[in-house]
Amino acid sequence: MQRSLDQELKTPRPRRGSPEQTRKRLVAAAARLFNRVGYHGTDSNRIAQEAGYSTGTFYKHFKDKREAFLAAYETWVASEWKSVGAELSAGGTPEAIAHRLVTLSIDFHTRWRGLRSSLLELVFADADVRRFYRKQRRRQLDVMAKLRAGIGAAPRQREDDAIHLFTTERTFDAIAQGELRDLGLNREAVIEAMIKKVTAALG
Amino acid sequence: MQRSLDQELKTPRPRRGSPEQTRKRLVAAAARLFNRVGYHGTDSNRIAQEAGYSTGTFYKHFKDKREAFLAAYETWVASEWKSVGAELSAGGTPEAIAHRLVTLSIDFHTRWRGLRSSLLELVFADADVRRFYRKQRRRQLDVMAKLRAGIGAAPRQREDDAIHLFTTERTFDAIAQGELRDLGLNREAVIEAMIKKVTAALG
Amino acid sequence: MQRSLDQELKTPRPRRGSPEQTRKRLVAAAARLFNRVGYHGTDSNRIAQEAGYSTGTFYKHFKDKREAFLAAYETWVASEWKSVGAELSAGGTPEAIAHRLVTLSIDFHTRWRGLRSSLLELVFADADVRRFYRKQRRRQLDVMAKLRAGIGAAPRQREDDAIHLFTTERTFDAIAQGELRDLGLNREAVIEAMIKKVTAALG
Amino acid sequence: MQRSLDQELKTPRPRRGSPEQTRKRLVAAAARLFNRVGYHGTDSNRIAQEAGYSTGTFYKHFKDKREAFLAAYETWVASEWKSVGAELSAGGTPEAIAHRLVTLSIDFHTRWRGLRSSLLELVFADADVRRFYRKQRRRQLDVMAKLRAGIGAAPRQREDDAIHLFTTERTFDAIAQGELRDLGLNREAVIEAMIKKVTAALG
DNA sequence: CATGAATGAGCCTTCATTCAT
DNA sequence: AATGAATGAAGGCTCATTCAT
Repeated sequence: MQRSLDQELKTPRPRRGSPEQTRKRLVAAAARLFNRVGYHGTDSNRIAQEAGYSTGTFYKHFKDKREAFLAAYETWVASEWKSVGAELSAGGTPEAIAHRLVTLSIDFHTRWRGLRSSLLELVFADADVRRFYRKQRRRQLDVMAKLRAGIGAAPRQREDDAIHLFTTERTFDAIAQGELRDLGLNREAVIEAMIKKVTAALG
Repeated sequence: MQRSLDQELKTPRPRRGSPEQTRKRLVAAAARLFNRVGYHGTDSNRIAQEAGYSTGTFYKHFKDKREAFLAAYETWVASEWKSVGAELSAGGTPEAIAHRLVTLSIDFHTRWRGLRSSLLELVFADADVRRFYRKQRRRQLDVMAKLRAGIGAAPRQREDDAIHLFTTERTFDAIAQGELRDLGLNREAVIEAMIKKVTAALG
Repeated sequence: MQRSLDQELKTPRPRRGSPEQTRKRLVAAAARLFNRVGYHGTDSNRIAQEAGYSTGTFYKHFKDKREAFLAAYETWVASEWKSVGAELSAGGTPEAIAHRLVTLSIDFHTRWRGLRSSLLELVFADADVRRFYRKQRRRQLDVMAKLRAGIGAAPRQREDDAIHLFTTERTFDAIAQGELRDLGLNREAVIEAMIKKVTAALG
Repeated sequence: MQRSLDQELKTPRPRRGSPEQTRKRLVAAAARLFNRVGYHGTDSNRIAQEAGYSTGTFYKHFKDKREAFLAAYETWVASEWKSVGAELSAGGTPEAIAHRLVTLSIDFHTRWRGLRSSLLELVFADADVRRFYRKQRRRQLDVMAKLRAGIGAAPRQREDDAIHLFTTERTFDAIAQGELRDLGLNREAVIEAMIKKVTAALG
């Protein structure tokens, strides 16, 4: 999973590798930093350094900081889709699948909570980020529609799916950001409720 | 200068006003700008200017930009609570109340969608903002608990209330940010669903 | 608010006194602050506040911050001269007088070490301060010349007197600033040496 | 002399130079400005400009203005020590050495009188500057002790050495600042006296 | 005499980005 | 492909000073 994102791309002295490797390392470093200190808290020079490259190299691969953020976001999204796809096709009862999906999502939201915080601001401030964000949502809705069609479930409204997605996304964020803990709420109960919702959504 | 041009269209020049009036104007200008261009897109000098004051006046009233954001956020929250309180006590059927509350909330989320975007990032990045944000959530949960207790409704879990709040908040944000529109979803249907949810939550 | 609490303990609420009283209080507050945090570390508004007056009052009594410094410096110098004069005319053996003078000077230098530090920089940067500083030196030299003439001592050179003054002034500063302590030197031995020098200078 | 410090680093515009050269140039410019208009009269952007660089470059080399001052001070001190060392080992009668040392010191104090004025204030206000200043003094005392030990002179007290240093330092400052001139004192006589003192201190 | 709100020039510092090597 | 020195616009904040009341 994200292991591959983080670990293998750390900083074992690059110095002249393929452009793809370099870019990957930069994106990984960017993701790490954006996630840790937020988009505005991240210094683009620092990204290069963290990846083991020099300032200039960063700008050889990205037009600007925004583009690096977008790339980091894309990578993260891709790995999430991949994981979700794997869980969906791994089979099992709807409850089992739902359980795995919820666990997976909470993991992602937690691991990337910093990036997500920045994301939500950039969705407002930056058209490109917004466009990409919308694209993911559309994709999610499509997958949900297809899933239910596959099972021959009642043709639920796309609107309901959207609300479902809003609910889970926001709840997972709350869990990831420690909001439940801060409010003294029972994390397990909330997760249980989410699993039920996802189970229902699956069929 | 351009000053006179800009100012001409503004509110009546201050000039040796009361600190409260000045602060109010500054907070209002801050809220306006934070909402329009986000926290990071706003510069403190501009806030002062927008309020009709000079740089220094801003810092007479706020320790730093962060504090001005917090003040703007507080003001907004207070006005929302006031409105919500008014709707709740205005009476009517649960459906009618729910309808008004949803309309009201969407209005607030729309009007302050920029501020909200910055807020969510600052909740991650700034402990004070986070604290205040949590406080509001706690207050919301308390009100919900009391509401249902008053009607003698089933003692729903605080966790369910939280999920309800996450759902509505996130959905209203989506509406405010134009996410439904961008995805070709039916805004009215979603609103209808929200009203149902709120109605249920009220009793 | 807590302001009044703080203020209550400050200077005893002047509010319309004679201009002389007001000025005196301002000068005293200025001296205190300059001495504590240095000329550049002192905020003119703070001086007024510390004296129990408002910003404007400060500028009613001084053209600018520099002038307040000069006034504080003058006051201090005057009180030092007064004390020195008293010691000189109090009589006793030259050794006794010297001992009292040295003690007195160290006390002054210690009490006003912050002011003195600022002074030495302002003597360089500000012509007025420099002029006043020179005037004091001239006065010191005159007194020394007269003293020795009075006793019929050898007509020592004014240049030697100047060197003597440089020596004692700098040494007292070192003591006041903790330089001896920091260097592990014996304070008493140094003071003893100074007393000898002053005794010699007296006759 | 400082010639090499100042001049050699002047005109030839930089352009992708070595960090050492850049830093040297910046330190030289900083020293020049601090010396001319004092620490507080100098703005960091101006230093960069004066050195032929842009604002940012300054902060690549120094954490803040304070650090640049410290660097300038260190450079100056180092060059003074070097010169003093050269004079001491150049040989000659004690009188000759003393004469050269005094001339040298007056030259240094004159050339750097502005820096010295700021220094004395910063020694009070800034712990780092104070620490460095103390270190120099300790070094001076050590050298003096060693000198006399080498000649087998009477084991004079370290305290006496300190007083000697205070005297010469302050007197050279007075000469550098034009105090003698302003007071109508005979500069040559004072210098003569200093030479005698230094001669005595040397053996 | 006194107030204190308001001013605004100016300083320090950061950081995204460029470009010569 | 990579480097890293250099850039400089921009922005946060301070503080001496003014002036309307």
